[in-house]
Amino acid sequence: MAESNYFYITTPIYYVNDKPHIGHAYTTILADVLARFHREKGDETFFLTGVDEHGQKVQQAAERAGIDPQTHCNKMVVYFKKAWEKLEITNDFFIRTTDGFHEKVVQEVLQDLYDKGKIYEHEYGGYYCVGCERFYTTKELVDGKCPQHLKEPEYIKEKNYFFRMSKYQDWLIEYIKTHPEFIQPKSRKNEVLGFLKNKLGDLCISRPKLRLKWGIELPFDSNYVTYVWFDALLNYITAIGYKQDEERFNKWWPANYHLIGKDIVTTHCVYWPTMMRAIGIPMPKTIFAHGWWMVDETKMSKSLKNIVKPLDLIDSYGVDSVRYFLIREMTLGQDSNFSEDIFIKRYNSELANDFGNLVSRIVTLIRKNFNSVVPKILIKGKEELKIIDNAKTLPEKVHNLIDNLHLNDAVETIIIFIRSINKYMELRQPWHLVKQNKQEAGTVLYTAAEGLRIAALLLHPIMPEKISTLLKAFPTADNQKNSFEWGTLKSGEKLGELPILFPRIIRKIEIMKEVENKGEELISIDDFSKVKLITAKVLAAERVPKTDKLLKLSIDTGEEKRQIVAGIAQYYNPEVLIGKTVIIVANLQPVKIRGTESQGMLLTAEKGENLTLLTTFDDLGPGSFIS
RNA sequence: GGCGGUGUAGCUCAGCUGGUUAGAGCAGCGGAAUCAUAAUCCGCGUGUCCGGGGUUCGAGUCCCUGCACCGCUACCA
Repeated sequence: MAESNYFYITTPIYYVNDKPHIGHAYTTILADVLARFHREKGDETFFLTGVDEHGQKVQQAAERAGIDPQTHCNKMVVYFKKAWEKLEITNDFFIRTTDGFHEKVVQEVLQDLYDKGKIYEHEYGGYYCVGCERFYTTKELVDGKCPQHLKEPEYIKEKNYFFRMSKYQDWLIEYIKTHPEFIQPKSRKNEVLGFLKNKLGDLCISRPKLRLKWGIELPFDSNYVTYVWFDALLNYITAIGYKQDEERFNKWWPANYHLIGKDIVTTHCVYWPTMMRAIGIPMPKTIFAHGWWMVDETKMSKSLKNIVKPLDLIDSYGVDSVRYFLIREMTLGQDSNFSEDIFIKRYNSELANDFGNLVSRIVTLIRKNFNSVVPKILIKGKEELKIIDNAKTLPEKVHNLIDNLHLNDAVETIIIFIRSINKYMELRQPWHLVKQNKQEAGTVLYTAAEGLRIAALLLHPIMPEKISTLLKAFPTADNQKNSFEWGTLKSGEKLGELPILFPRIIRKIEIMKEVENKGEELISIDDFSKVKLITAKVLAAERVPKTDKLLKLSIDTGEEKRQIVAGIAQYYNPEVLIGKTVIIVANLQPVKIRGTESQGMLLTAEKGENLTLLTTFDDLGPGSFIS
């Protein structure tokens, strides 16, 4: 597929009344990742985001706050700008619908369409419910009342301006059908086509100032402002110079992607295309609607309370890992689940274990054995060639996936390659090899490091901060910092220092938390009697191999011999325990601890760093009951 | 109600135009290893591929039907 040299991508402009939540953050990060990919590929890129500032809700919120709407917007817009800064968003412009140039162009477009008869005025009467701020048809009313508020609506006669949207219905259906990439994913395309099976009406694009003042005034009737969506959608072209700078406009338009959430499909796939058609500009290449993040099985929404604030996530886990998770976890177009649990699993297994740990082992081996100097690659064996081959084809594979918006697959492809380097290390064992054949060990480490560099570079658009840190440590020629060419890593030069990039997230022990939360709880004698405590004699004791804390005890309970694993190796040498009487929980469910079955639990007393085993005052022999 | 979609291992999902013993990651179990963030590597899955019919030499993959869930839209064709 031939790529254009220009890449223009947009997010919706967010309604300024909301505070940024994961929904906004996701779309914006997605756009950012795509924009960065294209920039790094060499495409000239323009990435637009911004806010929608007009409309009823803003007006009302300002009234409540006792300030004018513009001041209110100025205050609110900061939340978005700050959030995007924190999320490392690299938008090229941030549009506000109150920007002077935008308002001016919107008015010009309105005038233009009006002059050409594509906007007409029409007076009609209707039942208007003040609560809903909308008209109802008689059919929609229940017993003559608004079904929402159960109040009788007012009948008002009103003149309004309409955009002849209906005229474009057949054209739009045809266009969507002949341009399969126009609306994606396919399911949304079907949805729109389904919507278009119904007769499309004309779109009311005016609001009388009596009801709404905060908007862009109609140039041909100062008693009205324009409908927010008509105003908002035009941001995609006003921001790149439409009717201001034709050259700039033509450079970027048509857009490659309008990214949207699935909640605004109709406005973007029906209203906007018909508007563009009427205005006489070509259609954007693709309008892509992504799904929702579900939190605990509930839809994320502005009106619900279960909002995971992106800024909170970042504070706990870092921007880059959150960006990684969002891109990695969601199959674009579908809904995905979010929870801290899922996040931690993904983070630990892919970022900490697979990727971060690989970085550590390579860097440490080069530091210890080659004094941090990147070794030379000498004789390439079969295994080396495999890695090199894969490293060479990886960038193209990944770029293709990204061009098709298969971002999660793209990331997975990179991770699979990273895993293959771990396998390669295991196979070639440079930590042994270095003792017998240092040059060969060098070859292995170079191969691993260079493969890692290429993989990391591909992840840069997703995790700009961490990957930059990583890449800075890898010596390359200055003009080749971003090269996917195999061999860019310079032998003979020093590797920089690297911190642990993705420290493993250690989970709090849930049980401990539960106990803390419960506080002091009184139990009955029955509860206590459920625990069968008996004395036992230690017959043998030994350390569990390869552990620091565990002892394996063989004990006599009077009736039988049992094996118990206890975490007391730091307090007792095994020998001293033999022959001692201990107290055990005898009816505990057996568990395997480090592969060794434990059939009970020793009682100990613990204070600070000290620990002592419990025993009996007099010895009654093993198997005595404790109550 | 109409239109569209989904239903595959404990969990999240992949399986293109029908074709060898249905796959991946995570979790779990066993082992190897110790360069590394107790990370890594190897091995281990008898799953009614939602149910029921059918087409076919052959169906998770096509057709019909039933059920469950989701999305859009709506009581109008």
